[in-house]
Amino acid sequence: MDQGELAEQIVNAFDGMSAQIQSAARYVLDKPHDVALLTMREQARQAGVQPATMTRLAQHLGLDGYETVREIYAAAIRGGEIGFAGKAGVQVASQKLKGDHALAIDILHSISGQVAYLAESRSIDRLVATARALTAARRVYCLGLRSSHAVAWHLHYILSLIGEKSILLHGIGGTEGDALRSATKDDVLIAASVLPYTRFTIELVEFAASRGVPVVAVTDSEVAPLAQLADHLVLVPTGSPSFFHTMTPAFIVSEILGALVAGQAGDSAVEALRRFDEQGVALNTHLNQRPPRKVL
Amino acid sequence: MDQGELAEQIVNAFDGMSAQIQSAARYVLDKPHDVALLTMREQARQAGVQPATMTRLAQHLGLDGYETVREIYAAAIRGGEIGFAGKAGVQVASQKLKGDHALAIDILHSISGQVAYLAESRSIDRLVATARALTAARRVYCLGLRSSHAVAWHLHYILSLIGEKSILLHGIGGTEGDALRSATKDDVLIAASVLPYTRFTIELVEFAASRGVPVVAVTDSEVAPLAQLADHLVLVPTGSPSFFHTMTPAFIVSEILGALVAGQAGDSAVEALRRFDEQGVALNTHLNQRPPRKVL
DNA sequence: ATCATATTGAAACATATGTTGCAATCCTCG
DNA sequence: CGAGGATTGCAACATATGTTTCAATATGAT
Repeated sequence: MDQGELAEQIVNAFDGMSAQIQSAARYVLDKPHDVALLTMREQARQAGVQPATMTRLAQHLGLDGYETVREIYAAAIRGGEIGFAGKAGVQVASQKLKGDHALAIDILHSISGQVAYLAESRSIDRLVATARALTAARRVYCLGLRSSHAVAWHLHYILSLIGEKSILLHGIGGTEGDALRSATKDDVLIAASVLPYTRFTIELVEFAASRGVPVVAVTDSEVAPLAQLADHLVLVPTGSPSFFHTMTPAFIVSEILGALVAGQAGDSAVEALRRFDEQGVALNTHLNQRPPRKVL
Repeated sequence: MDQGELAEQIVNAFDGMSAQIQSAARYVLDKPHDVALLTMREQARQAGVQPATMTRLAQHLGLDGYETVREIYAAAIRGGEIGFAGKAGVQVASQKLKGDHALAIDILHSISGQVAYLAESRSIDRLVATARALTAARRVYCLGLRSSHAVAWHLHYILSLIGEKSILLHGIGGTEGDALRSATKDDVLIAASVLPYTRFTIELVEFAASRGVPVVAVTDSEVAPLAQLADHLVLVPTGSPSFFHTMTPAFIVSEILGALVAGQAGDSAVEALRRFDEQGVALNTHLNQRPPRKVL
């Protein structure tokens, strides 16, 4: 039995419980983090019930004792089930896995794990190395077609705020690749592509690589077509419970790279942002209204 | 003392430890999840040392005993420090908070919390309600300028895979809003905008709202300009340790909405995907190469 | 109102836990 | 080689933990 099933079982059995046991049950549902991490006696105190009541709750659910409950919750935390959103388990249980809600939570859960993947040493090291390469480059060409378009565009937008060296390879009228003509070994081409790999992306990267332009690849496998052409490789997971692969990790990578390059650029980035603000004011791009105070 | 400091202290003191204590220390650093959740004896077994060695490690660090170590790690888990990426604590500690690495991890940590926010009941309910509205609409107009462009574009792309009813409001030659002319009360305009709010986005939404077109707003506050015009409101956090606000939560929203609408559309979505595949094959859009086997 | 049943509270219980003391062993330096 | 000191393994220890028992109380049906 896993923690989700147990939470669901508690919700189902809730009506048949005595008042004290309901108090204990409510505590377990409300504080999933604490079940495994606090002693039973402490939980009983917080829930306002006798220690024995926690044991009785467990027995009411058909388990040996509360220790079993704690083991189930401990396994969930160690496996990453709880922690991204303790409430999610209850949500799933209390909504009886109703289709849409369950799918949304599944997707978020999956993304949560992918964020954790990006936080691993190896991923971070690669991001930092990549950012250094972008900072050192004379110009940065950003490429991403189809599902990767948002990633490339967003990175280009952030880079454009802190300097003028980013060029987005976008095509209106079939001119996607034209700007690459003037790329040299002092520049960098950063390309995003995940399964199913868009042919034209690969071809453009191959062209650039053959011309000696350093390549940064944001892709989904060590053995993806781009990976073999790349000088720097950033791996992004794309698995999703949905019909559509997720581009969120790649999107996050674009934001992190933007932030790192900004940090490394230092004063020149600050100066560029100042000019950006000036232009915004002059053209009245943004609402001049100060943001209303956030409501709590 | 929090868990991050303790991990750092362990790394610093590591060289001065005896072999057995180093084994224990390595275990603590490698398995932060388990420190608070397994008994000390079990951890000792897994680390291949005597139970007493765990206590000696704690004393070597100037603490009362291993129970104190467990408490520190338990507090970290309950507070959400560990769990998004157990390794992150070590990463920070062992890299001595070196600028770039620390920033990257901060950003990921922040995003992790925002994902949790999206998983809360209220957010999920709003997403599901919004998806229903999109499904029911005759046409969906997607709008997002500047930093919100990637969000709007991505949602449009996903919707375009599963049907033909999505229209992206993009402007080449200053025609961003023209398509809105034919929008009616049977359609939906979904607009993304976060601080600093782009004037033109708000103006287009005001125009549509005045014409009776239902509005979905993806924005950052209950009192944002779009929020007051919207029939459905999806709130996305945007705070970031970086100089640039994050669009990741909004991006995730676009993916979730796409997935939900696809699910609700049912067979028609399947049919649309089939036609999409056909076209892809005919035009040789993607590499026909089957993806190489993943390496482990 | 009364009895049967279920629930609750308090204390006693067995046990697994983290710790400590001590002897055996392994290094290190003269 | 051998003494001094640190390290390690083992077993005993005190204790806090989860559980159980039992009496007191509340609840509900007749």
